[in-house]
Amino acid sequence: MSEKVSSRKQQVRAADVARHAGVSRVSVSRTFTPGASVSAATRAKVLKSAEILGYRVNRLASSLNRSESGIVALIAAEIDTPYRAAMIAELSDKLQAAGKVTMLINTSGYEERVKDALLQAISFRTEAAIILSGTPDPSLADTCFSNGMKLVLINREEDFPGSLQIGPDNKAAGKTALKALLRAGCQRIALANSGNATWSIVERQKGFLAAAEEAGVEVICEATGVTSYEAGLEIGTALMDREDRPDGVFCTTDLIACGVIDAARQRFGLRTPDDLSVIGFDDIPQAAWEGYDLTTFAQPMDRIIDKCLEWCTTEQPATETVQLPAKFVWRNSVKKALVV
Amino acid sequence: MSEKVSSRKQQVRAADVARHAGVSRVSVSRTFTPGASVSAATRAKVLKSAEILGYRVNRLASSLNRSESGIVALIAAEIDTPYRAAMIAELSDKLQAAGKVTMLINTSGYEERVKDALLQAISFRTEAAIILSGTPDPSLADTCFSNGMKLVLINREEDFPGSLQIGPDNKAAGKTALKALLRAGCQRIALANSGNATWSIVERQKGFLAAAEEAGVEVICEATGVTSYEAGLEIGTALMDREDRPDGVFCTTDLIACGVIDAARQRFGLRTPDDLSVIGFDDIPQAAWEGYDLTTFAQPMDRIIDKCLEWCTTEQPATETVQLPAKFVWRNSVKKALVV
DNA sequence: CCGATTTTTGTACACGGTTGCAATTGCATA
DNA sequence: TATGCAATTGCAACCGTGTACAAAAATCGG
Repeated sequence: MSEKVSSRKQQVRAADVARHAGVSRVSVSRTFTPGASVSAATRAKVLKSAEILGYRVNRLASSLNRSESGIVALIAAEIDTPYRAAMIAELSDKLQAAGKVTMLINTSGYEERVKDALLQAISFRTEAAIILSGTPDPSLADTCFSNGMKLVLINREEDFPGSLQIGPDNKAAGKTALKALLRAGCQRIALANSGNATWSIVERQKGFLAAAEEAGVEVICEATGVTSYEAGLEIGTALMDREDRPDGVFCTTDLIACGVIDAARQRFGLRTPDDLSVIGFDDIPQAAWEGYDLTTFAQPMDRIIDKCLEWCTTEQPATETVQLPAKFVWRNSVKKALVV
Repeated sequence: MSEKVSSRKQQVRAADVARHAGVSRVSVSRTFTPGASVSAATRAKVLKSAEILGYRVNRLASSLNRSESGIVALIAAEIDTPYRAAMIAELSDKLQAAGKVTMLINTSGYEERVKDALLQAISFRTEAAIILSGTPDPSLADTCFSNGMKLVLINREEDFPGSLQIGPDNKAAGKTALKALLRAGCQRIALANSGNATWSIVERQKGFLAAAEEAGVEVICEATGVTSYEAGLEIGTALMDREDRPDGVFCTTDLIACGVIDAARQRFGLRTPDDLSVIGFDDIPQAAWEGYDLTTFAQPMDRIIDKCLEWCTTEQPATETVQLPAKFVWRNSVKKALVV
């Protein structure tokens, strides 16, 4: 009565299968280990019993002495944002194809969470942690390494020896954007940026402004809020309200660009590209929607991910910083260049 | 020379900490086990050494004899779709808050992947699997249960004893949509649906059509493609091209609705709600964008997730089917009802 | 049919941690 | 100071699986 029922969850173990099949437990293990030596007869018996009992190798246990968990941590905030969601979709897909398993750690909210995320990844002996947003405490990186974990920072550059830092060439894209606006004949050029300056969008801004200075062009800068459509609306409204209303805007993000376009169209009756040329960045699905038809930069997502996986599966990868060119995607939010 | 260097990854173990702190390995374990009996002095020594060595409890190992992995699997396809991404963001956030860890399994692509996903979840002794898309083989459910795993199906109804099946009341929403269009004075009513009929959107369709029949209204049905903006464009174009061009459309998905609106606006010069009333479903962020301003149904996401977590953390939950009302979100894609 | 190989199987230990139990220590009380 | 009890500690066993090594069985050549 007072005897407590075992709270241990019932699990099917290799020993159960072995007993049922009349073989040793090791044979069960071998049956499920590729390349191990088992006779066809034994394997068949084991597979049959496993099927009947519903046995699956416990990878938590096997990870123990293999010291390869097969788990990769994806650390990201605002994962419901179009670009981020696409990145996670692609990453998880390719990871899976590579035989890895994705642990998703959401760090939206307080900044401290990036630290917790990494600690969690370490606890689960994740083979690698791919950080899409936020910057970890450098001291934590050592703990990662001392536990044999690899570290990838996407779209941010820090002083992180031992890690792979990869992303698009934001600066170059900023330059290209300015040139495109000039070539379109824009007279008053603006930059729409979000208020929370992450490394990548700051770089885009830097590239844009540097090119402007080089060309001797003044740039109207407007920045508020977090990177979002709503911020774009706000920024667009502010820009269109100006006396010297700009006729060409580079938005550091497609979401912002969509907001700017909508502000111009819905609130001021202005149309792209006739009244206003807009360039974005990320090439989110909405950029291709007919209501926006946004000229933008496509993140070299495939190449970033491929490089990521390759680096993560290298035995002892060296510190590396990689910048891949973003592809300029021409649509119709920028006035066609006049033929000279 | 020919001696192979141990390929075993270096990890910091409890034994290392114990040696460094001059205590037994058990004391280390107890230090990190809430409620275990350790003296303050020992705990302090252990914590200090752990800090220095960068030690973290190996949860793969501790899961073994605790038989609680703390991992929950999220099985979903098309996770870069706005609604799905939002769902995953919320779920992963709340799971984390509940002390659980999210394993994301992407099942985009071939259908068979749902099966593989579940098998993977079982392998990792996931405490629960939350299936957002696709339908698993019922026989697999037994294997899940026999390994002490819980099963949640979101937005799909199958004959799955032992699982929680939860989602919005799609049929009721369909009915509400029809009534709203009628009340707006629509004369020719259409239904825009995707070609790949998942349970939830079929239910919405059923509810809509049933209400139409009840009201004695004919409905133009148009369905193609997968659930996407592009399908919406196509459907919208087909609808607007008709002789009896509809003036009210219920789209089973916001993405489709956005496509329909854009087709009408960009390709036919028609405006919502003046020329066309449109109702969607999901309340994705884009529905609130000023270019769409879409009247739609908000998924009761928070309540779904809360129920999910509650059910998953119950010791022995009973089979349950829950339908929660979707909230009708009024915006401006439906003509205002005439005051009688 | 016999001995030499090769293949298959079983034993024992390891992986990193938790936990029941008994031994030890610390502390307060008589 | 001796005693009793509670708090701490350590030993040993266990979680479920993989693997080196040795033993056993199967295969092969002659």
